[in-house]
Amino acid sequence: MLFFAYRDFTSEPDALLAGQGFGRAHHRVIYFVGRHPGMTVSDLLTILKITKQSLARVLRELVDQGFVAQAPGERDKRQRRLSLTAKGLSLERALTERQLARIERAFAQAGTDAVEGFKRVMMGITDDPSLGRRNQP
Amino acid sequence: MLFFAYRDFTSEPDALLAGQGFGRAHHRVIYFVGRHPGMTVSDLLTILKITKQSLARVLRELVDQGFVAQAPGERDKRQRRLSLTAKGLSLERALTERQLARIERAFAQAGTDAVEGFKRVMMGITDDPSLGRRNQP
DNA sequence: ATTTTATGTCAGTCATGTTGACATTTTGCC
DNA sequence: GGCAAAATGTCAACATGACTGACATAAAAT
Repeated sequence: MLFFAYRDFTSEPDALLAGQGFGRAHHRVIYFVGRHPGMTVSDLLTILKITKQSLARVLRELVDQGFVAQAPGERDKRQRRLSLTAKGLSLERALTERQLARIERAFAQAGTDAVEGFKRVMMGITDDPSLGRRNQP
Repeated sequence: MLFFAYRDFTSEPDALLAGQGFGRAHHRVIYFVGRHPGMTVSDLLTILKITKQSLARVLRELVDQGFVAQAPGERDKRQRRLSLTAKGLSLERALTERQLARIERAFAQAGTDAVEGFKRVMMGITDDPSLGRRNQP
């Protein structure tokens, strides 16, 4: 079930991104940066659990093409605080829109109690759910 | 949540498979062939939604190394009816064991009603859930 | 002053997907 | 009986997104 749900959940954004020359990895970055504006590169690495070399490639493309903005941290100037540009935000909305529609449809069909149960189980499956709802620093 | 759950759900088997020189794609084949013994190549293609060239590579490795057996169909001799060998079954159990433990833990924590809700929502997210519980022909 | 941290970069590799083209065997239909 | 369609295979080239390993730089912390 997880395989099917995940496969179909990602298929629409994947198709949309392919047109832009982007892939699923770009979507993840856009999504999480959109959710947590001001996050640093290492925050992103912790969430995605990939290597910095892998992240660097997609992040560079997103920054070069003006989807993601970066600014040095105020207290710590080594950090790159990441955020979406207007262009990035617009893409984020286009991508999330499809997925949101899918989730809302599923939630509506299943009912409120089902949604509550769904969330509880999903949290239980995840190793450390606290990493999922990470604090903005 | 789907991203985190899927990532963690696959991480343990991935690690186990890496030792054998296999990957997640091999796991999928082993899983579905184990669930539906006697399925054909095109059944598998329909479920996985990948190209036959992609499937051919992993399937060949699994057959060559004696994890998957194949036999011509009785009525239709063009078909390859796939099944797990003893070796394949043993690997399948080792892989599924970890995932089952994870799911059982999550289910136990969340409670019976939550599980019911979880399943309803997951079905709603999937495009065509009927493809998920495919009939043995 | 030195170490640690946050980040970047180059280079090579691997797993898994893709497209396109063509071959073989078997089935099914006219 | 003959021929199209179906089930499957194979070769080749390519893209994406992950990986390891090694080294570099600037800022912070000790």
